[in-house]
Amino acid sequence: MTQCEDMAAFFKALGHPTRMRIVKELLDGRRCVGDIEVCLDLTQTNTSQHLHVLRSNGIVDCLKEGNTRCYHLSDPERIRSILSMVEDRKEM
Amino acid sequence: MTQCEDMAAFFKALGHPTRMRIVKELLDGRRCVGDIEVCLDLTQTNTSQHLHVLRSNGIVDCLKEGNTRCYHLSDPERIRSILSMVEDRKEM
DNA sequence: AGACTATATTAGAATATTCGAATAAAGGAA
DNA sequence: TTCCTTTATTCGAATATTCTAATATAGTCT
Repeated sequence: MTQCEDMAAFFKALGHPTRMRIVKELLDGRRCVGDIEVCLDLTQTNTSQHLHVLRSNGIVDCLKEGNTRCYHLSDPERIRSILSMVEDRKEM
Repeated sequence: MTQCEDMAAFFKALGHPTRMRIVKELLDGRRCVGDIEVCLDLTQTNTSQHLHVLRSNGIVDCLKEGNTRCYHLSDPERIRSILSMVEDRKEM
């Protein structure tokens, strides 16, 4: 995988409104799947699928906690910086 | 368009290997379509189509110069920062 | 063990993206 | 004006993504 392909895959993973919402939710801290589901009003299946995309691109990671799985950003500060540069891009 | 949708659209525009290569090429300076085409070994149509995606997401802009159109990054320093944060993300 | 809860995976239809081929448009030169 | 060069647009086929419904898996509790 070339570097461009790898970077494009990362951006692509962030390039969906639902995944963007999940990422933003996780900026506030770890969440289990059910919480994300309720809080963003998604179906269980859809939540799980989008989390899979984020996870396989290294954007989130998860820990088993008994019966639930708790997702968190792999590198919250880096994501926060990237997002803030994208958010601000029109205010110039 | 919500903010999440807008940000997702921005990321999605960067989320293709060819567009990533075009953006990286433009980090070195302005290029006309034909130069991008040759330098990245793309067809004319495909180059133009990808430039259209980048342009409609505000990532690049272009100027007519006689017969040619010269593309450049709309905000090179911002793109440079975003890309460098994505490039570096595995070296930690 | 069986029932229950939480999450993941699979399958298939609907939709969107991507690419190449053909064509259009627009500026420059003869 | 006509030809040539450069870039954009349109169309359609191939491919990829997204969503829902159904099912599977795995942990907990009784």
